Formats: sequence, C-alpha cells, structure tokens
Amino acid sequence: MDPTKEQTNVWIGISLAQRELHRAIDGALREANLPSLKWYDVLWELDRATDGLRPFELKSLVLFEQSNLSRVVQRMVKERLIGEHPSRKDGRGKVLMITDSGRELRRRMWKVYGPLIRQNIERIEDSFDLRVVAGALSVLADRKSRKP
Amino acid sequence: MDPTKEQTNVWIGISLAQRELHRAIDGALREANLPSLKWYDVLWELDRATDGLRPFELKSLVLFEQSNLSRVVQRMVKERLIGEHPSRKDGRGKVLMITDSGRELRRRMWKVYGPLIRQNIERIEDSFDLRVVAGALSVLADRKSRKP
DNA sequence: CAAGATTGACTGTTCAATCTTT
DNA sequence: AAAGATTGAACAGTCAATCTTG
Repeated sequence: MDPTKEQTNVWIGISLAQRELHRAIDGALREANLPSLKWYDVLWELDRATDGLRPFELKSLVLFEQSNLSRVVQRMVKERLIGEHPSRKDGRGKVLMITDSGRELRRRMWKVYGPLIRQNIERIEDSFDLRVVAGALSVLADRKSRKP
Repeated sequence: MDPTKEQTNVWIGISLAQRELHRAIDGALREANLPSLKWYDVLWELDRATDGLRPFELKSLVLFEQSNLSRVVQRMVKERLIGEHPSRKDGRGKVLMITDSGRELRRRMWKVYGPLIRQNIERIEDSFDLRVVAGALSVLADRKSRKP
C-alpha cells in the first residue's frame, strides 16, 4: 500500500540529508587532497580491529561487494596504508592490518571530517533532541529487525 | 572541533538508514526487472513538469553532474522513456519530455517503491513522531541555510 | 566571453567466471 | 560442495576539453 505523506517526507529527508552531508564532506576531503569517505571507513575499521581483519569480515562491516573490496584493498596496499599477511589459521585467506601511515592518514582525515559533522548536525540541536533523532534512525539502520 | 557523541550518532544513523533502505529498494526493483532509483527520480521530475524540462533544469533537480546526466538521458531516450525536442526559444538546448511508456514505467516502479517506504518508515512510528524526525532532517537537507 | 550540452579518457563498481582451500 | 578471494569484461560516473549558440 502507498506510504503516507509523513512517511514519504521522512524517507526524502534521509536521502537529501545524506546526499548533502556526503557531498560536503567528500568535497572538503578532496580539496584537502585526501581520499574519499569510503577509504576512511576502511581505515577506521582496521584501526579499531587491533588484530587485523580478514577481507570477508571487513566486507560485512563496510558493506562493499567482495570484488570491489578486493580492488579497494589492492589500491590501499599499494599506497602502503594497509598491509597483507597470510593467515596462519586458514590457507585460503589473508589478514589485513593498518599501517602507521594508514593510522596517520585517518587522523588527518578526521581533522576535516569531524568538524564538518559538528557544524552540520549542530544546526538541528536548537530545535530537536539529537537522541530522539538518532533513536529513530537507528531503527531503520538495523536490518535484523526487518522481516525477511 | 570534534563532534559530540550524539552528533556523531545522528550522522551515522543517517548514513546507515539511507544505505539500508536504498539497498532494499534498489534490490527489490532489480528483482522485479525494473530500473534503478536514479531513473525513477528522472521520471518523477519529468512526470511532474507538464511542459518538459531542459537538461540543465533537470540536472539541478536530481543533482547529477552535467556530463553524467547527458549519458543517463541518452540511455533513457534509447529506451523510449523520454523524448527530446529542440527548444524553440534557445537554439543551444533541447526540451526533455516523458513518454507514455515512461509514465507507465514510473507507475510500475512506484508499486514496488511505495510499499517499501511504508513498511520501513512505519517501523519507527510507534515510538517516534514522524513530523519531528522529518523536521530535523529537513534542516540538514537545505543547503541554503548553511554558511558558504 | 558565458551558458548549454556533448565527447574521450580515466576511475571506480559490478557481474560472472575462476581458482584455491576447507 | 561451500567459503574466501581474485580476475576480465562490461558499465556507470567524473574530469577536462570541446563545440555551438546567446
């Protein structure tokens, strides 16, 4: 059945807000000669995972297609942002680890990324409770609560 | 300066919610052998504009790069979803108009798209006021209210 | 010269097929 | 046979250069 006007407005709001912020952030990174948000996500996950990650684990965290992830990893290895080590436990696989320069790059990217999050989200704080907004969005972000 | 934890949660919520719904919708369209959401947006704008649209006007509505729009339009013209007519007023340009089969395709896409919006957004309605959520998001979507 | 639009070359993403190890 | 991962071919999107008309 058709969605209500309010339901549609929420979906349009999510789409436009995401598009606007993503554009602003990616644009600022590019102007600073830094890589895109996708690379940031990869660096962030690898920075958190102190024992490294297998490509298939990383894939489910950042939601890349496996073949795409394979190529993104290749590029990042070439840039010495991450390193590959054969897995001792599983002969098929390898383990990805962030390098020092990968960590350093992530920090530099955050100096651009972080303030933009603040400046943008700040603008709704006067009129709205951020915890309410985040709570509503988190329901949608959770694929597990949706019927198969 | 760094964003607060709540600010970051809102941005992550927007990103994940958008990604999840977009995946669900694009996946359902694909399973039904229908084109992607981007084509839907183009069809929607051209369906609303009863006198047709110039490519540069459409470009600002759907936020495509001009060169990209040029190619998307080419593909859609080839599929007979939209038609091109030389502009009488401006020798440089042309006017794009949706065709009957374009209109019909948009309706078929909406039969998949609409219910998915409803089913997904519905899930937050019990606990949250949709007008509040939409209001907060609309602040972010509006690029004009942001400092240059 | 500026605005509307297209094209060629390049980058990045996806699909299907493949290879290896479990 | 299934899971992890890669590769080649096709496709979409972006940048810079170009063309035409205002």
